[in-house]
Amino acid sequence: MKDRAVSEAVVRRLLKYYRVLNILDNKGVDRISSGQLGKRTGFTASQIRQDLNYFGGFGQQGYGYHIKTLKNEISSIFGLDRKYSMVVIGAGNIGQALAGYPNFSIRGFNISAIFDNNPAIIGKHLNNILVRDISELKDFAKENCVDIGIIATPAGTTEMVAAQLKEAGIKSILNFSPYDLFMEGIIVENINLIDSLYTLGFKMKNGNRFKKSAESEGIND
Amino acid sequence: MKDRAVSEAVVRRLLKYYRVLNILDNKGVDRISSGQLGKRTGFTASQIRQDLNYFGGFGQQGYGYHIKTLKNEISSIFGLDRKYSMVVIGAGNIGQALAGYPNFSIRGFNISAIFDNNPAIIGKHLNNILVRDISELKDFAKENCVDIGIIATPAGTTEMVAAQLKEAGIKSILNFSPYDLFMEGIIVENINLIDSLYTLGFKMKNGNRFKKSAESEGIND
DNA sequence: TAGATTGTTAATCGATTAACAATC
DNA sequence: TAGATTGTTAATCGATTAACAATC
Repeated sequence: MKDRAVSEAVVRRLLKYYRVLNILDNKGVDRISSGQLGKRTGFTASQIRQDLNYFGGFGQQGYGYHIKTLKNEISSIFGLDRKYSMVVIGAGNIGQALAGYPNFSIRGFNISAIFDNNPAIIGKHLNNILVRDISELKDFAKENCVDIGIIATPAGTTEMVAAQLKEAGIKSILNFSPYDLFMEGIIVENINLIDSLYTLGFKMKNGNRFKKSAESEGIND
Repeated sequence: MKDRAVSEAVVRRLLKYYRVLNILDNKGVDRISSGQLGKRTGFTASQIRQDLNYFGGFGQQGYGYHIKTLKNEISSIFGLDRKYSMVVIGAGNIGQALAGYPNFSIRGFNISAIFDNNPAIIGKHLNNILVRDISELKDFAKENCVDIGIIATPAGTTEMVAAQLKEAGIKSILNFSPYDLFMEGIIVENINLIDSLYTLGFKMKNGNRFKKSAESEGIND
């Protein structure tokens, strides 16, 4: 039951469950059944039970799931019960936007520094975060136990920047360049905005041919 | 063979094929087999032939695929042989970054206006794009045949903004808020940065348990 | 022609759904 | 206890891979 490998799909669904659990918990709701959670998220009750049982039996027959408990279990599975230190590489448009984006630090993902190679901006602050010289990356990462590097540099620099992040001992990368990055020995999430626009283009032209995935009755409120 | 519904996975793979084809075309390469394309993208030759045959028989036995032809076919499938007009809602950090992001307009996705409700910023220009009052959205969208609305507003406004975009006759939405949007009658792509960070968290903690998907030997250069 | 490689059908694999005994 | 709902196994469905005749 436990310790089986899980797919990307399972991970994404767990995050949806987690979001619903938080909303309900904030509303003071105590318990939920897989059926109710299914209605909220658009997945089947059966799939939800399967997903949760990759990690453990968090429910109780006849009762369902205790929301606070399940929330904490998922939180712990994802490692959300701690803080993460991040650095942004590239103090351009995207780097600046991320520095000012409040939703990261709220959730414990803090940007501790921004790095660039442009002397005109090095030494300045963006939203109280110092812009440092890229040459200081390695020392800074070691001293500050940086977990995540965010790549927000112009096209053509991605591989080189990724190599520097790996060299600095950073464990994972959030990559915003429209270049699909794969690198041995470091975890990568690619956020490819161009692909997202192209996908919209596809759906606008081929809407009818597209296999819809689960749609909830609204998991937010 | 044709007209079958395709899954999100197929769409994402087609985009990878398209990227490789562009690179090879720029290098002056004429033809490629499904086997070679497989090596470049990390998918099996069989899967590539299956994917392409959802849309038509673009290859030739004994030869493979003519790169320019296949590139144009995919381009046409995705509707990339035309320009798109986009508006950004929200002139905050993300909105500003998008306005200055060169990779959209290069590929024919142009931001024609930014909308906000803050009088302090309405009337200003961001990267030569005028910030307009949100109340002008509907008229502007109709007059300028806006295709895509990008939501870059603070948390809590997403549903309302999406409704306004739909009301303005806009066909699709790129949503940057950490709120999963579903809305009848309008196409939505959610870019959930929080989910991406959480997924990194999961992989850092459970790396070994994660089912890896196809990794190429490097599709870029 | 012979070799290569497609398009397509059949086989396999994995993921989702259904069923149900266990039990709170 | 009776009803509800889990955890888990079995059945189904869909997607990926393999095989191969067609043919350039």
